[in-house]
Amino acid sequence: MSRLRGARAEVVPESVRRAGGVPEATVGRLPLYLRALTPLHDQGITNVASEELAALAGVRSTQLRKDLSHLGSYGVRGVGYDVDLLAAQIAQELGLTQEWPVVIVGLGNLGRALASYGGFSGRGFRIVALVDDDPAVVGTQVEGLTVTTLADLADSGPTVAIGVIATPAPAAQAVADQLVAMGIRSILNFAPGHLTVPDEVGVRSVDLATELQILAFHEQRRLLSVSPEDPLRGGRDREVAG
Amino acid sequence: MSRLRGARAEVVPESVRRAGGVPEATVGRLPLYLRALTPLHDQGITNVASEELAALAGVRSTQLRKDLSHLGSYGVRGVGYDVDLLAAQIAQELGLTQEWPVVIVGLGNLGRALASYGGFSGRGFRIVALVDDDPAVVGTQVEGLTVTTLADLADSGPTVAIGVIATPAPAAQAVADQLVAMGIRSILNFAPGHLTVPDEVGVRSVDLATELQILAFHEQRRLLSVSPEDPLRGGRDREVAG
DNA sequence: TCGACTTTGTGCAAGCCTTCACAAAGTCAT
DNA sequence: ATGACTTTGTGAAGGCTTGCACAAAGTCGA
Repeated sequence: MSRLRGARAEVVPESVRRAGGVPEATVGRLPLYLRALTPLHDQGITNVASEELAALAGVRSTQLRKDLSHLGSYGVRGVGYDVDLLAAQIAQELGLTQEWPVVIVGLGNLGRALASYGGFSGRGFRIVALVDDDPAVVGTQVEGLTVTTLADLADSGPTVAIGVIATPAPAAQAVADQLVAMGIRSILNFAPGHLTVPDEVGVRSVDLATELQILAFHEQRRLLSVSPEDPLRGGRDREVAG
Repeated sequence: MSRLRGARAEVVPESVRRAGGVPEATVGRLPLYLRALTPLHDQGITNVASEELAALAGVRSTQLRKDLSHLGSYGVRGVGYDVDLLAAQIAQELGLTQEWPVVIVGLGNLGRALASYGGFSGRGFRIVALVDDDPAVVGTQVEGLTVTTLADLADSGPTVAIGVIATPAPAAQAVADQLVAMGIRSILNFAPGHLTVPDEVGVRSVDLATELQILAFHEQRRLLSVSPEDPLRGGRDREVAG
């Protein structure tokens, strides 16, 4: 719009070429950057260099810069990035300028822990409904909200954009189906197992056992390469560098 | 070993060429396959084709076969995979033939939820210690274990291979440092923020806000491409395919 | 035994992601 | 103003991951 300048044939910059905009791998890191920026803002720091911010986020500075370049040019060469401006740009890209209404389904230990987790508000999300199918739980107050059934939520509850599934594994698929039928198209699943949903629905799954098993693989690999015969030895009596 | 056959110059198969063995992306999916195999085993099903197992795990069959090929040749052409044998091979690759001792640090809502989560035992992990720094909590019984301090654990506790951090964010780095000093080299971190650890320590981080923000990005993208003016409209009154 | 059929295992090509190297564009002291 | 210095933004190279196409290797009925 205000960009055409000179008649020279100009190559379309990489930041614009990609149809959907931002590569998936970058999207996965934007929240890390935002998280790293918040404490800087709170400390009153107004400017940060890519090298420094990258260290805080746990990535390399070139990767940070490449990622940010997909959002546009918000840095100043020789200076760095304006903390507040950059945070605002990332928040906008992630769609956090509004608050997304969230429902948590399944109020076992995990569901309750999520309900009382403080990291929602102020980060772009608000829990607006809690759901369980246990008649002993429905109707009770949890964290200031009255627990309802899924049917009630669909029928007369508030509009919800994101569903969090914290039910036992056997119930997860049925819950997902009902959430989708309600029009919800973003699901965060804490139940182990794969959810089948229509293409237009986004699902992210977090499974404790999976994470531990990936850790175990690397742990075993490390131990096998040293002392194949007794992989569990070496707790607190092992020498540690660093 | 029993493979040399004929004098023809033979290309080293891909499954052997890679030094460390299994590619990282494959390691991340092996737990999914194992998880999909368990119900089959429980149902008494003894054989499964890659197409079917892939559907259960939520991946493509060619990817499943490529992944499994890194473990060796455990399928039978024209038939499929023996459920029990394959499960055993994956479990061995992931290091799940033994039980890894786990400590949970931080017994807030999340820590307690994790402590009471059933998905540990029988999947290769056992919680052997619970740690908190609140004097009101230390010494109490939680899930059959007496809560201790980190210092006590290092001093006189059981050997631990994997540490799970479920503390508030400000405490996480200090806890990680102490776990590392104890010799723990695998950490699963639920606190938001990046942990700095020595190279030989493996860290995986799970952050609720990050996951939700990634979902929000895609949700926003979907909504913007349809009705840019009012992104939150369309809950239960939206027409849904599928 | 043979031929039709099924399903695995894998070389290869295409695409995505990361890293490198460096030009571009700013600040700052003089 | 100018030159030294800092730091961003990005083309291009390299590596990793995925998906395709198909040969290899088995089953099964006749």
